[in-house]
Amino acid sequence: MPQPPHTDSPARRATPRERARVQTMADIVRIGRMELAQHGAAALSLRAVARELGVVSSALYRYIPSRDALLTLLIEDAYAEMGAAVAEAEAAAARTDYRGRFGATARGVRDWALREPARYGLLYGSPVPGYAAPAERTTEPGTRVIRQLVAIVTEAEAAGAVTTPAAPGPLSPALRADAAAIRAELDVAVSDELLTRAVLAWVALFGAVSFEVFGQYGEETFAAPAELFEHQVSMLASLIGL
Amino acid sequence: MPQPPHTDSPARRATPRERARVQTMADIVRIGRMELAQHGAAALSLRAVARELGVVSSALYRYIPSRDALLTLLIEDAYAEMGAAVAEAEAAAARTDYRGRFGATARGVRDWALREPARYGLLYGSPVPGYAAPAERTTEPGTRVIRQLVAIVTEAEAAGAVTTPAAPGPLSPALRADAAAIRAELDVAVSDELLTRAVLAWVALFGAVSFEVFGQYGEETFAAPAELFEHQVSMLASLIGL
DNA sequence: TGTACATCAGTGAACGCGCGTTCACTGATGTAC
DNA sequence: TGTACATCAGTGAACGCGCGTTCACTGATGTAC
Repeated sequence: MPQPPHTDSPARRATPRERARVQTMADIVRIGRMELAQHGAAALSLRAVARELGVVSSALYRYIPSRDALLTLLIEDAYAEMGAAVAEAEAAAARTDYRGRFGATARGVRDWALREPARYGLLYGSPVPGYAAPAERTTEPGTRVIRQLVAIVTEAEAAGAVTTPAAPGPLSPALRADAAAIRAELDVAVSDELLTRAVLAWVALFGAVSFEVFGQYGEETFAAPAELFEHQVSMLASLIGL
Repeated sequence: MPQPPHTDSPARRATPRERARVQTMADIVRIGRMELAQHGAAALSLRAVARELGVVSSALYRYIPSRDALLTLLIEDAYAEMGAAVAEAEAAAARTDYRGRFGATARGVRDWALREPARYGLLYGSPVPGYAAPAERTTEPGTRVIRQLVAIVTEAEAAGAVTTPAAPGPLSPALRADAAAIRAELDVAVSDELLTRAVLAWVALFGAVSFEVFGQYGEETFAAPAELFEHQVSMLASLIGL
């Protein structure tokens, strides 16, 4: 493995060759995004990316070691873009408007998913056959939305702004243990009950978005999908107690 | 198009050739199921099915007109099997135990999905690239679960067994119109509010199942996924008011 | 500053593979008289 | 019951396609002295 020279002096000017490499790498991801949007993850083809890039297919191997590596890159890219969009949406709400922050987060997810259905499908749809995402690179970015939700409910609880509905039953010891593990991992102080409800809101949110993006609602059943979603978000916010 | 002879006398004995055809057709679906389970929908290959069937690939065209037709067949097959499993699970609960019927339905979905992850992904995951399911053949079977849920809440409401939580806000006119259309299509008498909550429970249920089947929870986050699901189902039942 | 060498991006040919679908054919099965 | 013909399942070869990946190569760019 040849190392790039002088990595210890980051301030020096990049050579034209280095700048070209960065640019090409970015082009590959950009083209990959477009291919993904047009043909879906299972049909992602290195040769198609190379064609679009205006280069012979073998040239791509100077940049990525395999097709799977490109898929991984695109998954990271999609998580990053979606995470940024959702964080930005949430940041626009007043800090103490917890219900508003929850709604903004949910709307951020839906808006991005409708804008980028194929990339959403790559992240939240059926797994790509023959491809297993490397956990160490895709697990963390996959938790950004739930992290954001947990942050909201934690702050709301600390502020006394949560009125959790009566629980249908006590949490089992196993669930409390899981909750404790998550709390430790995310480094937050939130009650088991509220955390469990936040998780339900999280899966329900993605269920609603997936049904809409993947066409499970049927073609003409819901004439007003945006309003339906708003109402669902509203019910979920109440479920959490915001 | 040659017609099978004597279709007006259905009671006559089937010829060996006819019986062989029915058998082969069933074999094709059975093998298609296995291929689906092993390699996923996008990788479903007519040639692989033919190989497994012990026949040359072109022979399949005596039975199905194209690969897409086989996919459609397998989608119908999967919906039918899942619908049957869910209906059977629900039928085991006492008729007036509405909460139990809801839970049995939810468990039925989850159990089938975990048993048949690839086929579940075919129905509820990202769309197969290049394939569009013919609506007239896949829409109706895709509504069986929500039909069952709506039947449960309708009966519960009629029996006065529903205590709907306070709504977070009134339903918009557009949503009421959608609810009315669904009510007409399913031919049931159920309130707008309850129907809307049933739809939320429906999408939340599939959100939870999809996260578990597609691995969105992460590898080790939830040590007790079955208990988590049970608790979620319980919260959803309360959300509906059962 | 100039020169010799090393590094690297991109080429083009090739390998081996699997795919969906068409088509003329053969031989067995079924039907009409 | 026997015979002539029609129907049909399955064959095997072929078409044209696209794929991921390897490899020896060329020529431009960068680096050390």
